[in-house]
Amino acid sequence: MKVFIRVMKALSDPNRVKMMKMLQVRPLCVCEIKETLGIAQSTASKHLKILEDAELVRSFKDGLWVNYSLSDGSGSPYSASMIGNLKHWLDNESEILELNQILPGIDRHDIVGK
Amino acid sequence: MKVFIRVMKALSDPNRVKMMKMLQVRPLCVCEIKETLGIAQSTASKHLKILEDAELVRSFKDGLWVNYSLSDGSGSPYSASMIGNLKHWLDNESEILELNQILPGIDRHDIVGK
DNA sequence: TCGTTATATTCCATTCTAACGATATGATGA
DNA sequence: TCATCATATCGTTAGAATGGAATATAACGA
Repeated sequence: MKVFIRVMKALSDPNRVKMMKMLQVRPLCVCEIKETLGIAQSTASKHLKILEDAELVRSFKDGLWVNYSLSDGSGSPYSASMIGNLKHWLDNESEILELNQILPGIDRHDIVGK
Repeated sequence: MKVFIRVMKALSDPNRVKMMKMLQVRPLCVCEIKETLGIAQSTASKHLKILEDAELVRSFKDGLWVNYSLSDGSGSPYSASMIGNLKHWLDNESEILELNQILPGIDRHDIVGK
């Protein structure tokens, strides 16, 4: 039950759902995610930790950057199912369409400040 | 997005998930649910409203009683999917097994006072 | 109409969540 | 070794969620 609740809670926040949809496009570092969503770096990092604890995303380091990508779903049937469903859910929502417009213009090398 | 979040939030609470699993067995009134879960009547009523707002359950009156049952899923693809998945999820969790033991002995006519 | 019963709603206290800024950690390159 | 950059963690605060007791509402029967 705890595992299921953890997945549901992870997907109960708009910013985290947006992150899942962004990661369907391509793996992203924290700074690209915070930039696209317009949130603080610490906020982005914490959200990603919650998604990772729910086994919805995974991360691997690349030098200074930490790349996040969708999990392969091996963590739990709940995460696997939600990862799969989210691939065809929400695509026509204005908030997601907007992300998909911003995302191509986002590049980690162009991100200025902290 | 709002609809999706509403469904996820509704399923982010253990008591509400337990209610969903109980309603897989049979329709139940509020008093049977509060009795099985050992929670206050107002708490049960409130949780059921949240599930109903997410279109995961529906209710119909039968005299003084209000019977709650699983929704048919026509509300949204998210509720439909989760209702379907929950039918085969969590069955082996101790918390759910326990419910299934208590539930057959619960009868609205035997429930004493508030 | 009045009392009873089941449910919904309100009120309040407590706990959880999300946000940001500030700071700590860890890796890179000079 | 030191400065820098990306990320993680900590501290704090405002708002949301949860729970129960008390009260309001609605339906039934006498």
